[in-house]
Amino acid sequence: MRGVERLSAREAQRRDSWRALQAAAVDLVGRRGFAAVTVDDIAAAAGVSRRTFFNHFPTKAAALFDPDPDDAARLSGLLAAADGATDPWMALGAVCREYLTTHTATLAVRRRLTADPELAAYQQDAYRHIQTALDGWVRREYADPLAAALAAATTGAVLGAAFRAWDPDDPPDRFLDLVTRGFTLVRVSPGRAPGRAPGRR
Amino acid sequence: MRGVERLSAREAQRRDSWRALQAAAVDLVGRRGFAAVTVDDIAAAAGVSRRTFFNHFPTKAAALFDPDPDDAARLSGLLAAADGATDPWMALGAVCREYLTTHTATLAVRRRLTADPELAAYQQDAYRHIQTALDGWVRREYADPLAAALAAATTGAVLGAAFRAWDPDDPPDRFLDLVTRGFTLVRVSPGRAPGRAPGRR
DNA sequence: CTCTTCGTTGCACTCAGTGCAGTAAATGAC
DNA sequence: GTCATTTACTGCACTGAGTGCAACGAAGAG
Repeated sequence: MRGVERLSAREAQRRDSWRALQAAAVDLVGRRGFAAVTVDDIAAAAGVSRRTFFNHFPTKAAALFDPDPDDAARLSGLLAAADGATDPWMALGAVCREYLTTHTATLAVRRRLTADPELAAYQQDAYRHIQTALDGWVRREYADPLAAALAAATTGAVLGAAFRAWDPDDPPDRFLDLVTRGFTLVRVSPGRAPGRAPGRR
Repeated sequence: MRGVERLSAREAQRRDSWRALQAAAVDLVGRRGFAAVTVDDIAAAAGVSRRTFFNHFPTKAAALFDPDPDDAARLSGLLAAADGATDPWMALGAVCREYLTTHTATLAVRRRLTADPELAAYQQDAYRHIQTALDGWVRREYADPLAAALAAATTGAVLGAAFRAWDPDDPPDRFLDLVTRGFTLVRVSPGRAPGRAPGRR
């Protein structure tokens, strides 16, 4: 925790560029819209070269949505802590809520970004890192492969629906409420393991 | 049905180009992979110009997944026939199964396409037309807006999970079975209309 | 036959994304 | 301290997706 860990000058440099680029991207796209901002604009606003942008982000959309490495590690940690849950679906809901509570500051900005219809298309691609983390966990927790795939995909569906249903003018807590309601309105049963004992793990 | 309707020479011309392009796209990408095929390749294989490609499809991925207009109309018809269902979620499942039964011929090809990890990213974008059709229906059938958004998003999640869980070497019926199982493993409750009478419509 | 419509085409352009070579500064070994 | 190595950044050239525009020619309407 407080993972400041004394970073070397190089690490600090790299992190500064990363943050400057993401900040510039969010700012510019928030004001002009996704299509009206070029990678050159973002790089210039961040004070780095165009090539450096692609050293940090694989795509333009990634600059908007890629998680701070600390956050990514935190999600993995939360999921690991939920290993062996008796009710994996509700455990997923709890992990998501917990993960999102620390993001309330950026939620409104990103929600407004997705109001742009052209940007909505990038959401899927954008939150891939969450999907990836979920995929691994869910494969361990659900014996039934179809149920596992369903749980991961449905989690993404619930988060996306709650996100879109949320009015960014409302406080972020409302969004968390929607997530909670979503996880109760939708229910993924654990299924039955084709070759294993049903019910128990 | 048999909607041949005697098309004019122009309509026939346009439809021929459309089909030639989609056939060429599926064929080439199936053999070489998505990234190794350019729009020029597809246009050349279809015997039309590169510019004509973009007159028919907005993106390269669209050439692979955009539905034949007849199919799109059929989906709308199926949904309209399900208006006023007492159990909207199960009605959605039935519509999806019914819609997919006529696509068994192309299912295996498309499933193999998505095995390519770079192509999986395009799936979301690719099946947008289904999402769009669902969005409208679901907004009419679910009084609770969150439940409506959840139903549409979750339907996509179920179809996607079943599709990925399906082994394309197995007969297409197995895929339909997975869809059926998916719609029972996952359950979206109709929720409660914030301002209306609960339960009844 | 004449005028309009429209599918198609070629051309020029912007921009996303990649490969490669080079610079300069931070790092580590001695 | 010096020297070799690493590495963040940079510039340049290139491929390919997607768009705007003007033009050609055949189909359709009168």
